[in-house]
Amino acid sequence: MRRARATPGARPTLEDVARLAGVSVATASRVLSPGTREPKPDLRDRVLAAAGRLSYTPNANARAIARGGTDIAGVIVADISDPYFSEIAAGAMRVADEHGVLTTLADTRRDPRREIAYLSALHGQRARAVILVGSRVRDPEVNAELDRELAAYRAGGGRIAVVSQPRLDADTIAIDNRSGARALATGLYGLGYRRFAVLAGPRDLLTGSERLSGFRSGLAAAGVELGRGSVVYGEFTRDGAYAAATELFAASLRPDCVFAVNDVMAVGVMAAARDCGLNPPDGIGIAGFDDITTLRDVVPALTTVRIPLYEIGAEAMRRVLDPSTTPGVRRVRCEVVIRASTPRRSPEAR
Amino acid sequence: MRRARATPGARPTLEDVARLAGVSVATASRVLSPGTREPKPDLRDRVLAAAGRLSYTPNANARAIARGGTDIAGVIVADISDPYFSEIAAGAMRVADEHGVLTTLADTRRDPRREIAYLSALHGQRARAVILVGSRVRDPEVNAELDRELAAYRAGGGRIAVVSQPRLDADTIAIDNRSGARALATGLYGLGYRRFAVLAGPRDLLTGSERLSGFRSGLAAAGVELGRGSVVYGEFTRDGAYAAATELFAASLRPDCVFAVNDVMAVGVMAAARDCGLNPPDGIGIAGFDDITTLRDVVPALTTVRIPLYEIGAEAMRRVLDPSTTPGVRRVRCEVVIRASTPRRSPEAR
DNA sequence: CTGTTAGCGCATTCAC
DNA sequence: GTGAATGCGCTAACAG
Repeated sequence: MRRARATPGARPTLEDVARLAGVSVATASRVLSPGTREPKPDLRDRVLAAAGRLSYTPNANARAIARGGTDIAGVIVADISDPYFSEIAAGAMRVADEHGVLTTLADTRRDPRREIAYLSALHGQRARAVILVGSRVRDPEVNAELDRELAAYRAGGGRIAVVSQPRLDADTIAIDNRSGARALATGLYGLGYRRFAVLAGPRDLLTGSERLSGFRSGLAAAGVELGRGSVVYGEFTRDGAYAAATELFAASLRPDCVFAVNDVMAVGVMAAARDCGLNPPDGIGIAGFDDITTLRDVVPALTTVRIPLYEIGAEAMRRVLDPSTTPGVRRVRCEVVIRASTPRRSPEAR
Repeated sequence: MRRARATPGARPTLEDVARLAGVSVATASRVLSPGTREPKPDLRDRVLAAAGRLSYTPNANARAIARGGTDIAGVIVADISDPYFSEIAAGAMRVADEHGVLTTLADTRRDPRREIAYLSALHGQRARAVILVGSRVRDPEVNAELDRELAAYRAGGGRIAVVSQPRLDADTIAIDNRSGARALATGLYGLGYRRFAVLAGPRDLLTGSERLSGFRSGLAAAGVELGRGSVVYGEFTRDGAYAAATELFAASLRPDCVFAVNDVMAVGVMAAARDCGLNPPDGIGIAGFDDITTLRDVVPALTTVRIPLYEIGAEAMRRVLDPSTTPGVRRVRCEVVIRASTPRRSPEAR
C-alpha cells in the first residue's frame, strides 16, 4: 500500500491529480505536458480540473531528470548592481523569456573563483546554456581551471557564450575595447587635448588593459605619449576612481584630460575633480567608456564610447539558445560619443 | 546487463564514478555529498579521483527530487536594469550566496502577469524561497491570482517575502514611502518652496501613489496644496519623466519645485528642465526618491529620500532563508537627504 | 563502515 | 486513445 497523501505541507504530485481525475498517471502526464498528443476532451477536462483543485504545480526537477534536460539558462556577471552588467543581463533575460527559459543569475562580486563555482553549480543544475559576462583575467591558473570546467560542461551538452575577450575556448562576443579606445584617443586629440591621464582599473583585468592599450596606441598615432605617473590603476568602481583621481590631481603633472576606462569611474573622476577645486569641463576634460543609460543625463554630459549592452546580452542569449549557431568570435564595434565633458580646447589654452 | 556508458555527450553519473572507483553508489554518494559521515580515507580518495577523472558533476535535479528540496532562491523584480532593483537584488544575492543557495532572478518587465508566471515557475523548480520585489498594483483580479499562487507555493513549504507594500498575504518589508515623502515635503517647504508639481509614475502602481499622497499630506500640514494640473502621471522611467516634465513646463503653471517619485525620473526632469531653457536649480528645485548609488554624483546633487536598498534585499533574503523568522510586516524608514538640487529659496524670489 | 534497495515525481516506451 | 511498467540520477533507510 502506498503512503497516504495526507501529509500536510506535501506538494500534490501527478499521481494525486490522476487519482482525483480517475485516470492513469500517463494520461495525466499527457494532458499536463504540452507537446504530447492530447487525450480526449472529457478526460482532458477532468485532469485539468483536478490539477486546478489541487493547485498542482509540476515538479520541474522531476521533469528535468525524466527528460534529461532543463529549460534554464545561466547568466554569470561580475556585479549586478553595476549598470554595465545589469543592462547586459536585462537583454539576455529578455530573450530567454521569449524562448520560455528561466534565467538563473549569479553575481561573482568580481571574484574569478566564484565564477568557476557558479558555472559548476549551473552545470549541476543541468542548465541548457550559460553566459559568462565579465572581464577575463590574466591568472593562468584560474583560466585553466575555468577552461576545464567549461569543457566538462560542454561535454555534457551545455551551450556556452562569453561576453568580453576571446580568451576562453568558447563562443564569444568580443567587445572591441581596443579600437574603441583608440578612436576615442584620436577624437580627444582632435579636440585639442594633449596631456592625458588614464584611470585603468585593476591591473589584472583585461577589459581595462585593452582600453588602456587602445587609448595609448591612438595617442601614439598622433605623436602623443602617456607620461610616467599618468596611468593609475585601481578599483573598477566609482569609489576606486575617486580615490585614484584625487591622488592624480594632487600630483604635479597637470593633465588636461582624464580617460577613465568606464563611465562609473568617470563619474568618480568628475566628483574628485570638483572636490579638488577644478571645475570640469573647464581646464579638464573627462571621458569614460560604455555609455551607461543611467548616466546619460549627467552634466556635463559624458564623452564616452558607446557599447550596445542590452543588445549584446540579447545576442549572447540568442546564440546559446539556438542550436544552429556555430561557436566563434563575434566582434562588436563601439562608437565614440563626444559630449560636453570634453569641449574643444582652444590652442592658446594649452 | 546495463547500458554501456559509451554514449558521448552523456554526462557521467554517480554510478559511473562508483564503478570506476570500485565501490557502491552509496559509498560514492556519501563521499560526494557533504554532510554525511565520510567513508574511510582510501575509499574516499578513490571516489574523488574517479569523479575527477570523469569530470563528474552531481545532478542537482536528481538530488533535489531525492531529497525533496533544492537550494535555490528566487528573486522576482520589475526591471533589473533599473538601479533600484539591481541594488536590492545584489543585496539578496549576497546573502543567498553566503548561505550556499543559488539565486534565480526573473525580470517581469513591469508586467504583473509575468510576476505570477515566474512565481509559478519558481514553484515548479521547488525553490526554497522567493522574494517579490516591486510595487504592488491595484487590479484586484491580479492580486487575487497572485495570492492564490502564493498560497499554493507556501502550502508546499515555500517561503516567501515581499518588498514593497503590505498588500499581499505574506511576510513583507514595507518601505515607508508615505512618511518619507511627507518628510521631504516638509523639508522642501522649509527651504522656501511653495508651488509644487509632482511626477507620480503610473496610476496603478502603489509605490508612486504612496509617495504622492505622503508628499501631499506633508504639504497640507504646511498649508500648501497641489494645484490642479500639477500632478502628472506617466512611466516610471527616465524617458517617461522627461516627456511628462516637458509637458508640465510647457503649461502655464510655473512650479518652483518638482518632485519626481524616483531618482531615475528626477534625472529625466532635470534634463527636461534644461531643454526647456530652465537652469536648475536656479528657479526650479528638483527632488527624487531612492538615493540611487549610481546617481550620487550628478550635478546639481539630487535632493532625495534615501532607502537602504542593498540592505533591504539582504534582509529579505535573510528572512526567507531563516526558518525561525515569523512572517509579518517590517517597516523600513527612509531618510530625507537635502542636496544642491533644491537650494534655499530666498523669500523675495517667490 | 559499506553495500543493497526502495523510492523521489515524471515522461515514455510498450502492450492493450 | 489509454494504462501499466520502466528508468532518469540520486539519497536514505535498511541490512550485513
